[in-house]
Amino acid sequence: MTETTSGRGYHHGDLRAALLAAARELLAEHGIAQFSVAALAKRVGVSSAAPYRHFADRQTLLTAVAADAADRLREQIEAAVADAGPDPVDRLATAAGVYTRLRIDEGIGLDVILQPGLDDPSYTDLHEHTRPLMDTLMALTLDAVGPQEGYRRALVLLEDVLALAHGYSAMQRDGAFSHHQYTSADLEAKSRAAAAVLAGAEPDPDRNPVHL
Amino acid sequence: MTETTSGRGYHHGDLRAALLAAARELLAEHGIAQFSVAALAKRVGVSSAAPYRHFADRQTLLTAVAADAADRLREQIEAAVADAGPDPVDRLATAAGVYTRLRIDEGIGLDVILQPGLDDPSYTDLHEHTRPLMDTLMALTLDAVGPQEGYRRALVLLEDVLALAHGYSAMQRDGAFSHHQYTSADLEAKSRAAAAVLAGAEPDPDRNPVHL
DNA sequence: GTCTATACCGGGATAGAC
DNA sequence: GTCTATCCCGGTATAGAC
Repeated sequence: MTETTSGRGYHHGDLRAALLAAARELLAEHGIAQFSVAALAKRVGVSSAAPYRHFADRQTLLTAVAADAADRLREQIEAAVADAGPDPVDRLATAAGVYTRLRIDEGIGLDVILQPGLDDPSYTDLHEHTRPLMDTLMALTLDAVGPQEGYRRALVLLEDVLALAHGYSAMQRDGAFSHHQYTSADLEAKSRAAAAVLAGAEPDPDRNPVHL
Repeated sequence: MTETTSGRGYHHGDLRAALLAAARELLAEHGIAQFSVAALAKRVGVSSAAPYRHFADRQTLLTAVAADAADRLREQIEAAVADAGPDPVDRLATAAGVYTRLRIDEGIGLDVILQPGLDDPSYTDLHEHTRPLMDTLMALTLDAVGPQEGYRRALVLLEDVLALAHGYSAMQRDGAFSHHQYTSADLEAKSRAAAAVLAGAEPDPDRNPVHL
């Protein structure tokens, strides 16, 4: 339980919020694998010890980052979907595009939100942020497959769409497109178009999730 | 230009080859972002200085790893495709599945092969390994789209398929599937099935590559 | 609430012994 | 051809001053 730090301070009114904002920049640039508390402190302009006044340790900080990321991702998807047309395939594809762009521009993705080690029961406050995100994604997917199709087809499709959207952002971060110099908007468009193909295809009755 | 080390030595007949093999294990476990020469040396059972007898520095070693990875990926794809049926969509989908499985099990992927900084002209020996891989993938994709379709559709489809295959492996590595406990064979199947959907769908005449 | 200073660790890389 | 020893750097985390 980190202190809330809503009062005014010396260098910052709210260092905690400043750290979370800077964390998004760091994640966008280097990914969670290279994330360091020291680099975060340097970016905010405080000493390397300062973050430990607000977060017990690195893992606690990353948990707060994950909760923040889940909220932002859900909000941005819901906003974009609200502007999309009524076609349910198009709405799911829009969400895929937003995922790809946000992961590139703000480092916000499932790797941050579902970090290994963050799935155990002790992180219930985090789960209160991740569950609404997953509910939103599942609702969009169920609409896209149509009411006569079941959860099984929706689960498979959601995995496919997320793998695609995650993959486009990962290839950008991994430098696989370095000679193309795609922008995040380019990749959002690619991700969206490909997701529409996946979601629009006729269901294959032989395909089931590997696990229920 | 690293020395070839084909002669017999003290601890190993061929430390260079042993290092490349162990690098695949490390990459499979932790990804290239966490790769360290020291951990590699420890795994092989030599001192942390020993690798520097065979590779000038970390970057040179990773370049050799990349060339090795490109060869293995191409070989495994060609072998799997040879066993696949004649349907060109199925052949491309098979390649996607192999990519996903190899990246999970051996850490071999585009992030290793196309590392940022390895695209400049000085790495011509590496390019002699990457080009045949890309040629193989492009040929499979051109077959899948059919002769009447052009390169543009094939380029888009290949990006989509690679993003999907890369994405499934990335989500596994990033822990996004940790509660499912999928095996690499499970994810190979998912990747293959979804790639078949992408490749089998009717082409959308409005879709072009963002850049030629 | 943030600072400086410090302990400790792991990784990159070099020097020189064997 | 590999070893030990060493240096430098950056990251995690704590202690104590202001």
